[in-house]
Amino acid sequence: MRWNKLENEACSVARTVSVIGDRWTLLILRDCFLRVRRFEEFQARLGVTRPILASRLRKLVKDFVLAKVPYQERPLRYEYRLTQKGLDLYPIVMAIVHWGDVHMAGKKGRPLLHQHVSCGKTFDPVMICSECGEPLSPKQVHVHRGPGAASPRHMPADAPADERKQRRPIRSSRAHQ
Amino acid sequence: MRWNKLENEACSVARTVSVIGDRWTLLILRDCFLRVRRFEEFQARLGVTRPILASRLRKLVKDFVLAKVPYQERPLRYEYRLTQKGLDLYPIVMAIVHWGDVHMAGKKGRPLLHQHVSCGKTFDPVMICSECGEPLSPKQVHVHRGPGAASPRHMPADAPADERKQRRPIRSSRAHQ
DNA sequence: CGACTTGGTTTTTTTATTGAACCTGCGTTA
DNA sequence: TAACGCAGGTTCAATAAAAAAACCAAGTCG
Repeated sequence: MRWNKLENEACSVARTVSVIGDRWTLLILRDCFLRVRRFEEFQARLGVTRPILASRLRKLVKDFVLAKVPYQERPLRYEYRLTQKGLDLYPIVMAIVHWGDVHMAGKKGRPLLHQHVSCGKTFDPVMICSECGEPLSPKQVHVHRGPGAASPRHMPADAPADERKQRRPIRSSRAHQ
Repeated sequence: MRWNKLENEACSVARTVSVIGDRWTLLILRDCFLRVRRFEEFQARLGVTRPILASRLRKLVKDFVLAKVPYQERPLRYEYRLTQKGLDLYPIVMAIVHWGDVHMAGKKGRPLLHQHVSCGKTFDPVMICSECGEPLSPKQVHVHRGPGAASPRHMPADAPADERKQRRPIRSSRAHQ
């Protein structure tokens, strides 16, 4: 499958991945949230090659995640700033940071601490249900077809699990653990 | 920079990206949360080539995100199941889904709806501060060096924005170094 | 004038991905 | 018993993408 077909899939993960699903892009966005804005600064901090950086920034601008705004004239120079669409990626970045803090931190602990200005405390991000406020766990969530789902007969990539065909029963001695 | 160096960076984003920062990997994980578990089923749903699928599954198992468990003997066959470490990726996946729902949905609306079993309602995921419960916004968060930060003189990739050198005011032609 | 800065592009080499075919162990059917 | 099918891969040639290094251009500085 080609990547330009991804954004046409009837799946929000596929569509999002078509925009940010690239290693360098995610690292660029991390730096954006740390107030990095200029080509040379991205390049120095990330250690990415210049052609790749240029191509990723170009794509993020095309997708309206970053905006290229002039910060001086003569010589005319631009910096890259998060748009609202880009700022909305914050939960994704924070979720990634938090998973890394929990599962990938070295013995010395996490590299960064996050302080919530409103309450003053060092915090972790927690994902909750918008309706009842309880923290989310995968087993507490059921998935249903939405209005933008692909047509049912195709068994599309984002069809809910409970509409797919029955799995063969487990016959192993070491089944379900 | 090579990807095997990423996991050694003093940055939780870089470390997480070294595990899941690949387009196919993210789509595989999406399907894992939809209860897909077998090679053939991943392959049919994703349209990924078999060598890539095999290499990604192998890496996810190596990183303890998935576990390869037998579901039958004679012939011995395995399926791939999320470990706890893998289940903990749920907020990342949900954040990705939600951004796609908001910013990439077509006219017909979102492809999938999520129902919270505990409260019964269709919901959106919301990321809040673990300490005060308020929704997070990037401007309400300050970043500080944690115990696992790299040494300060190197100006590491995850040094907090407010410890880096002051940006030069607009209209200057020679930026800081 | 000549050097330097920012923000790139070009070119060559190396690496990763695709697409198609093939392999293995075992069970099933004729 | 042979032939076929299935799940879960591996192998191989062709193609695409990324890395590394050099180059370019507009403009300013000394």
